[in-house]
Amino acid sequence: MSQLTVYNSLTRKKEVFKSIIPNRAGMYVCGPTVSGESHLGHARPFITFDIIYRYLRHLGYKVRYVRNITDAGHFEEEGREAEDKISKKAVLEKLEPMELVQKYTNLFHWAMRAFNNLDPDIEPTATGHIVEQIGMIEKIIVDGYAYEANGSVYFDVEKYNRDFAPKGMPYGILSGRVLEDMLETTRELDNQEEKRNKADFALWKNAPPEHIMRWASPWGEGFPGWHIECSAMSTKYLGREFDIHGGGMDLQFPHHECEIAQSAVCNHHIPARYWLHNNMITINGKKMGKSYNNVIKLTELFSGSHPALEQGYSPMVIRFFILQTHYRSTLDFSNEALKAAERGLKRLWEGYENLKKLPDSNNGTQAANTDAALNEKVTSLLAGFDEFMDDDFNTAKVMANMFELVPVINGIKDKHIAEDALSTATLAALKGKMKTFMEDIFGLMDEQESKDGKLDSVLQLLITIRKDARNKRDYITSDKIRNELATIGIQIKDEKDGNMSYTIG
RNA sequence: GGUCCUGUGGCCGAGUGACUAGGCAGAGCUCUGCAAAAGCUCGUACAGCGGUUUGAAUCCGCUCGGGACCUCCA
Repeated sequence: MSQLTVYNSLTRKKEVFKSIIPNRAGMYVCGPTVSGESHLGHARPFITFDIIYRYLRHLGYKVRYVRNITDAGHFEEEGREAEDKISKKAVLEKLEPMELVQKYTNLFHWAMRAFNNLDPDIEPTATGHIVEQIGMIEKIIVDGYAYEANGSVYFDVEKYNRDFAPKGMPYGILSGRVLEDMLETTRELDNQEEKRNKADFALWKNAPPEHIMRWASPWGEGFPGWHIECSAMSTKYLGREFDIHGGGMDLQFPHHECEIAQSAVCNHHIPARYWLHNNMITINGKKMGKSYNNVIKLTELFSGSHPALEQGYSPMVIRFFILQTHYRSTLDFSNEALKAAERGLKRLWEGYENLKKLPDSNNGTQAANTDAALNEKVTSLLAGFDEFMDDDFNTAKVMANMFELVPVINGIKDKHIAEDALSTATLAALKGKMKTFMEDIFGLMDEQESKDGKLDSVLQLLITIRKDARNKRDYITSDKIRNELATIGIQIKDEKDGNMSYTIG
């Protein structure tokens, strides 16, 4: 039995995963900012960490998965005037800030469900933890690592680094930056007067009079800086030190770096042992992101209503698409790639459906035709499932093995391969493992419209009529049924034994 | 400018120094009334140049190309 190894951004190498408390794991993943609709790029971390969550559970860990909702606007600090994304948008859309936040939270949850992502165990909101954030800021001030200026509070990065670098927690430990270098880089930043040092970051921001989202604090009315919410909420729900902290690579700096500094002051620990970062989704080689104006929203992606899309792509196709690549590689979006994923998923899922229909045992004709080489091949492909997942969640390699099993399954179904070529035990292992990995770990599911009920009865009737027609060599009628159904999007498949099946969509 | 990543067959992509991942598309064949589906077979790719090595897509150097972060960002 191999051990789970994960690539830790903190140490920049793969390490054996060992949880702080045996058989329990705490995982914090940075969630969405609900000031707008999620796009394809956002889907990646949530699907990636859903797989990680599912796999840890599969390994027997009792996992506490915390994923926050950022519903208190944080600054766009490059702006001349500090502005709050959520407040600004709320004014634009003529909504109460919380109304706006609710709208996009609901939409986010809808998308997560469509992707078949499991719900996190705790999904805390920034606005629900103002008290904790203020408490943490106060502690940082008392310890001397933050200062107040005009109703705002800033973290003193230079002082922090001076004191914590000797303790093995320099500012830049996660992103591999050297503070001195950062201070040297000449970069024009506005709104810097209040900061003692340009590397300092806001813990609390004074709210100008017109600002709608505001809370009372020891420093006047204002709202929290972005980084502090994750520190406050991860500490509250996972403790001073927990196992996994996840998010997109673009959060590594400054967001996660700042979290480490804040938590180090308050908790004397780097908050998480393992820092996992997923890579970006690109489009035409460029990162998909608001600033590049190249995002495809999830609603657009599903429906196909975006100029860059030739068609809509279902949530499962997106999920499959993401799983086909290792999470630390960039993944380039294109219609060709998505269409290939769509067909690939169809083939894989149908193979899996066929597997489920194979009889469990071969009527006691034990070992008559058992093909030793084939059994071995199947067993070894199945063993690869665990091996590859243990190697930093290499879903792409698991997927490749699954695809290698498909011809075996279809071969048995179509009788190219003897029914009893696989031993009862191997077949059982195949069925069990495929179910576990396809459904429980990869979270794939059937998106076809229900085969139950009246639609199925109607289709079975059409199939019966078509069979009769074929038996009578009335190919005009049989082809008409097949072709008309195809137009509607229902595919009739003639099978070896004269049976017919159908797939929708 | 600083730090780092990356360049694989028509396309997408995995790759731990020797054992030619996988998917999509394409070609041929089998099955089939026809078609689809399915099965079988086929394509020997690793940006370029040099080096290390018995052996390099994989390690090192240089060149060229692409990208990320350094500012909000998944």
